[in-house]
Amino acid sequence: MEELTPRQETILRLVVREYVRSASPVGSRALVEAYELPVSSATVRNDLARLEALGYLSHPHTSAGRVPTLEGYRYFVGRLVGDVALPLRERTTIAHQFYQARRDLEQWMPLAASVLSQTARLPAVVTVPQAVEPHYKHLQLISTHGHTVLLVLVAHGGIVKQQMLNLVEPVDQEALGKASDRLNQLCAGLAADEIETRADGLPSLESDVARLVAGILRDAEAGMSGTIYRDGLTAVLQQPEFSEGEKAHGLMRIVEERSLLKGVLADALGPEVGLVRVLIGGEGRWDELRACSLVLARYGVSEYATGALGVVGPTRMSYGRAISAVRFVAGVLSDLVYDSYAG
Amino acid sequence: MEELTPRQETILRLVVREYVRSASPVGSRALVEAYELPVSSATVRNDLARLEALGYLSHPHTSAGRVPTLEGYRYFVGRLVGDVALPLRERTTIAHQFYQARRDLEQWMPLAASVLSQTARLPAVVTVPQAVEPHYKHLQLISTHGHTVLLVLVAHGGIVKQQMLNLVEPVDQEALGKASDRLNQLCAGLAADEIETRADGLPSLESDVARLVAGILRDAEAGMSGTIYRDGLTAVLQQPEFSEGEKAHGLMRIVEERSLLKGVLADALGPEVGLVRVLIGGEGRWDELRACSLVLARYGVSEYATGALGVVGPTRMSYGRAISAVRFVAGVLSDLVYDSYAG
DNA sequence: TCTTAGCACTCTTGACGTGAGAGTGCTAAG
DNA sequence: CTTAGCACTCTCACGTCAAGAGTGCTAAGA
Repeated sequence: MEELTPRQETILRLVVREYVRSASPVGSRALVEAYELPVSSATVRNDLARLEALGYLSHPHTSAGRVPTLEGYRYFVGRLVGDVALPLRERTTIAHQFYQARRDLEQWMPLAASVLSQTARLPAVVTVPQAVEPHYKHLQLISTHGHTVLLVLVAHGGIVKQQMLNLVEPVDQEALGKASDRLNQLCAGLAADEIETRADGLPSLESDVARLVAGILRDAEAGMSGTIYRDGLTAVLQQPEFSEGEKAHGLMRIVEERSLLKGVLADALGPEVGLVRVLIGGEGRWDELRACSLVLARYGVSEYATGALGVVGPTRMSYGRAISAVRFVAGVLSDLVYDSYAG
Repeated sequence: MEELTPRQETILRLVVREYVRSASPVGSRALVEAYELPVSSATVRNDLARLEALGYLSHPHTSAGRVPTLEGYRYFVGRLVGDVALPLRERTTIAHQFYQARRDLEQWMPLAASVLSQTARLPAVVTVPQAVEPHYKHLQLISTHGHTVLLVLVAHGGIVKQQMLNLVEPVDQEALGKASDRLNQLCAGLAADEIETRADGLPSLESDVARLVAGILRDAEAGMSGTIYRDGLTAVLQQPEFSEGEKAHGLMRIVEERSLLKGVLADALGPEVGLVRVLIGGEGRWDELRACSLVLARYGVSEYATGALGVVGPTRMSYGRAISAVRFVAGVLSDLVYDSYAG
């Protein structure tokens, strides 16, 4: 495949930009007029035909303008989006919002989703950071009533997990406290496997709790467990491509269906942090995403804990804005995770 | 306003049922044929005209069938929906799902939302139970690194809150443990106000933490803080009324916009548990809900902690199914809350 | 008094045809 | 390589028209 001439690249860029703006096929004359190109519409037509032959543009029908193909968007994203940074104003606003929130994952996650969706003007998803290999830090058993006990487990990096459990016979708070203390001494800093090995030698209560703790730590590791925060789902419903409802349904399904989303995130993102990945039209791997694009990134600290975040939208989206929003919010969250996990 | 004759009630019920099923205005002949009424279409027409005069039905245009008005739906819900219980099969499936889940709010809430939306076949929302007046139960301060400390607070009823905090100067784990112990002795069973009063006499670290704890307890009480779980947003997008996108946007906004939803829940539901409330077309109080209906209930234990749950849909929804689904899931959650909070 | 058959009337809906407009591709000249 | 000109194609908006659905009314029957 031959190179594009600089003018052809410009034209491709302008077609994408104009189509993203107007949502209707863009013609040669409109292009020349809107961007005051120094060539005539006939010249543009030749280039458009060339771009179409190369598979970057397509024709809804004979007498309509051009529309970018998936390949066209990919070329655009790969070589033509300028590396737009978020305006300083937006950056400080975002930073300020995080600064004001309580220092707590449960505050940060929905805030991140909200900020991301508002900045990108698209539906956003954020997953909770998952420890790469969570380690035991602290355990507390708290008697609530009768046989019921509340278990609160703190893992390294500030992950807090809680669970109710029923004992076969009541145990008083003092005994629970002793059991907690012993496990805390015995298991500090260990991962799930090691805790399980040591569980065997312990008295019944402690052994049960230890096994439970190992299970919780393993769950936390599995990655399939983390909550997903979403926001801005409505942001996209006014878009003309979703006027029919059928397409809207497709996009919503992606955002809503946990397993699908988890699968895509796991497949598309490697372990490295900070790299923004753009999936256009499912990339042939996901049929459900054929009409959508995703802009994703992993955030966090590679060796300790990472999560994923991103926006979902129609293929006709403002990739520049989406990419810079995702990159910036991922950076902010990475900093927050770093602060929490450094210990 | 006069009474409806029994036949008029039947006809109103059938119009609602048929319109909910077919989504298009229902005419006299169709009604007679579909339900094999023992009267002629002309008779039905007379009754339809009467129902229209009373404001229960309306006419999109001269030669179309009838459509229920908001008043019509209200009459239907108030007097004509049979008290349909969920089939045993569905009830056991639901109970089983809750039984299988881990005993933990973070598992129950999304499960409840998912189950509710699947049972009612509508978007569902569930709020976390909020303690009526949360009481201090247990505190743990855990050093992570340097100046940063993780605070884990357990309130009565199994509510666990966590927060990071920065100290002006580093404090080692031992000192943190001592501070936790002292506060645990001093504050056990107290509410926010009392904790704050006692904070004054304490050394700096403990005093600061106590004040923070009071703040967290107050936040937990405020009701505006609780997370909202949602599910099944896409369930409704195929419905013909949302083919245009504009209406879909309205409904989605209700489900997504925290403050709006919180406001409606707070206004519409009293403190009592278990009563199912049906809001049709915003009831004149909420303009945003003009095209929607909500079926809501409060669950939990009145004196200890309650949350809200419900489904949102177009006014043309299956109220019978929605009401029984909401009632049943509210019951299940109430039981779970009762088990957790009894201590 | 209530019910019903019959009928005229109204309004929507889809099909069809038409003209304007937009945009293309091609050709030939600069 | 660029550009003006032109024929060609296709959509879209508009108007017309007939079919169909459903109503309201009237008058007769139970």
